Amino acid sequence: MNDVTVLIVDDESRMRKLIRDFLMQKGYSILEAADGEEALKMFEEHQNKISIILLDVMMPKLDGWSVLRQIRQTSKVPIIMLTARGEEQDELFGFELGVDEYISKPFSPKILVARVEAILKRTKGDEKELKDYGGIVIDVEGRTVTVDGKNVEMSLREYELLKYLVDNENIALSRDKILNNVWNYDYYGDSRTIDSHIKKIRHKLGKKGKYIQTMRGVGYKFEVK
Amino acid sequence: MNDVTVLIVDDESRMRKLIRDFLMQKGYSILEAADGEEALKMFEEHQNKISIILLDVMMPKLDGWSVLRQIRQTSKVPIIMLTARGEEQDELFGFELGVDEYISKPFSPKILVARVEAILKRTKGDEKELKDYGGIVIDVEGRTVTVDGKNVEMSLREYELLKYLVDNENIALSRDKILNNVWNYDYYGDSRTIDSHIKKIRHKLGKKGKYIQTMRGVGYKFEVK
DNA sequence: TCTGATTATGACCAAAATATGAACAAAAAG
DNA sequence: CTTTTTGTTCATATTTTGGTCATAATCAGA
Repeated sequence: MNDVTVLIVDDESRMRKLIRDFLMQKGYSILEAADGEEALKMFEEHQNKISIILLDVMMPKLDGWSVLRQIRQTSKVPIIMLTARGEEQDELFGFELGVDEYISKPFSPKILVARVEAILKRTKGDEKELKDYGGIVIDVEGRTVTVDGKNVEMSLREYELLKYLVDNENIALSRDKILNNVWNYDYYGDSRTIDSHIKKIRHKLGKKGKYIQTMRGVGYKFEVK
Repeated sequence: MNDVTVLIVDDESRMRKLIRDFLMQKGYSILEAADGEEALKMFEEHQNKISIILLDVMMPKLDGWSVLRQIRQTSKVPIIMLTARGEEQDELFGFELGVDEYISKPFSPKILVARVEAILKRTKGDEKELKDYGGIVIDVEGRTVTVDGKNVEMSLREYELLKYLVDNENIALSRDKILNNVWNYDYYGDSRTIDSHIKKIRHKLGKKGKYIQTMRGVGYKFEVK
């Protein structure tokens, strides 16, 4: 429930303002982009905190479909497309690409808010309070980790790194990806920093530290086995 | 994973038939109910196999909203409401109650199918992408290889070389091509290097190592046979 | 069958990547 | 301001690897 960020992508500043005002009133944080390119840049930078994207279809430089496609290559973030009164053609096109919802302009702000909330509820719904990875239990809300029932203290970085790994269970993550997602995208530190944290986490996880596998030449992977 | 059952609730048999025909054509199983009461009965009986519900709003006996409310007390099954061209009032009302989607009558069957599939995709957990080459299974995300179900450890080069070979299944690859694609362009090493890695891979693949064929004077080819 | 060319194989080692411990710096807490 | 915790860097140890080389096996053509 806390701090939901919405990325609004529309070339008309009037439209952005309208949406922004309503959503801010509802307590959401807002990011804005005025065209497709900006949107992609925005998304890369703030990927971790963006909960949902409102995406206009008609834009200069890079249209909504292109943006959608690009984002879908790496992310499943909910996306609502803002369209002129829809042609069926477009809708079909979009659903295949992974559009979550359509809203036709002009729309009432209430509808907008309702749909945003419905989608957020839906997406949030399927992540339970507690996630159990073979005995490593993470309470996302409480930001706590227990291993075989025993509480384990994790520092901020350790928690975030572990979280990132388990969120991508069974997926080999490159060092780059890890840096970009757990650290700031512009972090230029020592490449041994990750190792160092991995070491600490493994140690804290005890036996289950081996769930974090090193993928030589690539990075790390979390896998329960 | 397959065998998705859709419950269609509408009092007009003509409408049910229309929807049924389209969805069956797409391979879905269908259950039908002609009014709200029947719908609830149906749902109770078949709750475990129903993946999604298409629910008409206007019905005799018990209308769609009532059905929705009742079902939501015990279940989160995705529900698409079928409405007459919508008044905003209704939509808002429904989102609060947990409607996943609206479709306004009249609608095209294509839109219907697209939305059903979109929702199912969303609810269903993502299955990972596995490629199977005659018992050699490659999980690209996890960067793992299994042979006849048994995990096989591959080093970076081995994995990349194997991947390159299977990506070009049935195509004879020259040593040059292999070097340029798996190694860096400017690699000027021993020409025996490839052989050496091929050997290791074949060994790790066991019997199935013979899928990697030697093309004398040319290079290698991966072929399942 | 013989022969030169090509590929397979096993052993070896240097280079590369990672693990680790300790020291240091920076931030947060008191 | 001092203490404590956290994050990063660095030097060193350890592990894995990729590549080389020598030798054996295989192949294709004469």
